[in-house]
Amino acid sequence: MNEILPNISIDNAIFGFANGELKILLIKRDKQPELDRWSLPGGYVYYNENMDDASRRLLHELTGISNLFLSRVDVFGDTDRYPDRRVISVLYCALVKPEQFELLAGAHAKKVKWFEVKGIKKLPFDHNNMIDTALSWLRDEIWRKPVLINLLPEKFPLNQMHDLFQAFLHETIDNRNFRKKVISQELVERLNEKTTGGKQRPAYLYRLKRK
Amino acid sequence: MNEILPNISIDNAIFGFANGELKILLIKRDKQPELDRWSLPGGYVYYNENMDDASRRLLHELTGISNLFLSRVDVFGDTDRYPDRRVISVLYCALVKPEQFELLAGAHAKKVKWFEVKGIKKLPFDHNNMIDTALSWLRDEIWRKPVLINLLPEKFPLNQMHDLFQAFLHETIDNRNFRKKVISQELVERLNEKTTGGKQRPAYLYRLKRK
DNA sequence: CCAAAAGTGTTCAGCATACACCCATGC
DNA sequence: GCATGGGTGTATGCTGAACACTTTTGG
Repeated sequence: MNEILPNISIDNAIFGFANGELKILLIKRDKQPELDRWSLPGGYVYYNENMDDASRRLLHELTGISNLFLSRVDVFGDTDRYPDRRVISVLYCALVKPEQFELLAGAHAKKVKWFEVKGIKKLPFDHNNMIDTALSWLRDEIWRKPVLINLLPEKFPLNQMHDLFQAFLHETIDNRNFRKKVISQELVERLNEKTTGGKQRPAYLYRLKRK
Repeated sequence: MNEILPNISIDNAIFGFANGELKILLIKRDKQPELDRWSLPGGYVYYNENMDDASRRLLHELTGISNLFLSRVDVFGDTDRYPDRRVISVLYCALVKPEQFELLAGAHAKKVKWFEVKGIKKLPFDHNNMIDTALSWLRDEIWRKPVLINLLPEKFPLNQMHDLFQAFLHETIDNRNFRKKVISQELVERLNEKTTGGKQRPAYLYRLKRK
């Protein structure tokens, strides 16, 4: 049977990051409640579907985005968080390059669009709270888990990763200490390849470990 | 309406600790599936009931225990974790004195009993995994949250807390460093009272901060 | 040989650990 | 006055932060 579970939902907080700007992906709802309002892309879980799979499927259905590294963040279970009936929601998040995906409003989404995170207005349900929670989770886990994996190519020089960290965390990080830290914590591993075609000294390429 | 949500459950991992022995509270199930097997006390959430309230109510109904400091640990959502139908479960845990409570097998529990954690056999569902998860969560959070609150009286001398930490973590902890740590991290606050009636020097009493 | 980015090592400070003695009371 | 548990301060090592110069390539 492929029914949905009526009391369990998934919400996805997908952050887009480019040129130091942090955006959040919202869809315009095509159904009640909160018809026509912008909200996080989410929905219900199928009976035979794991949470992780549901998160992935819903994101693809609603926005056209697929093949992401998504992380489970938390569960939101207040009795009044959803007006129509009791629904608890599991929150997932990811960090991506906005220009990398062609957005396609799918089933139950009239539109899909990136919004700047600062300046976000009140969203339906507890979605503002979810965005805050996901963002602080990301800033916290960035040193432990490969949450930047969607923002980097498979192989990259360490300085590219360094630039990303600094931009995302809004702070300058000493380059030597950065290298020592990500290597000693085994966030990355060095490959036996170097960049070519650059106009300067070639750099070793690294790869994120999925852990 | 006071129906249950059929696809969301709560499980409680209640650890009993006394004389250096760690026990886990199990009930003997009085219904299918897994009739007559020992498992964690858990059950379903009511439509209008918050997760925290549900955890508390179920624990009381099944075992007679009430008025505990319970913490949410994690969510278990695999499609095959429960045989009859799809159920995701939210895990709560607590640490108590086993002798403090009179165990009363209530609705849906034929018996309630403490079992030594080491030597626990295979339990139904993913309950072994839940016990492991809860235990490492506790050992991790013990320095940050008042998880020992159910094991201590409201006011206690620091050495009593020190003994508890050592026993629970199976390690000796320097007394001076212990005092410095729990005070600087604001886990406890000192009262203007001292023990009386002891046969030695009176000790200052402390209280856990709920944070 | 010059420009541009890559790569590397050492010093310093702050925090957690190790450790031993004096104190207050009851008997 | 002595036995019992209560209470405190200092020296040390380690980890994380600050900091500047040399290396390699392309043009």
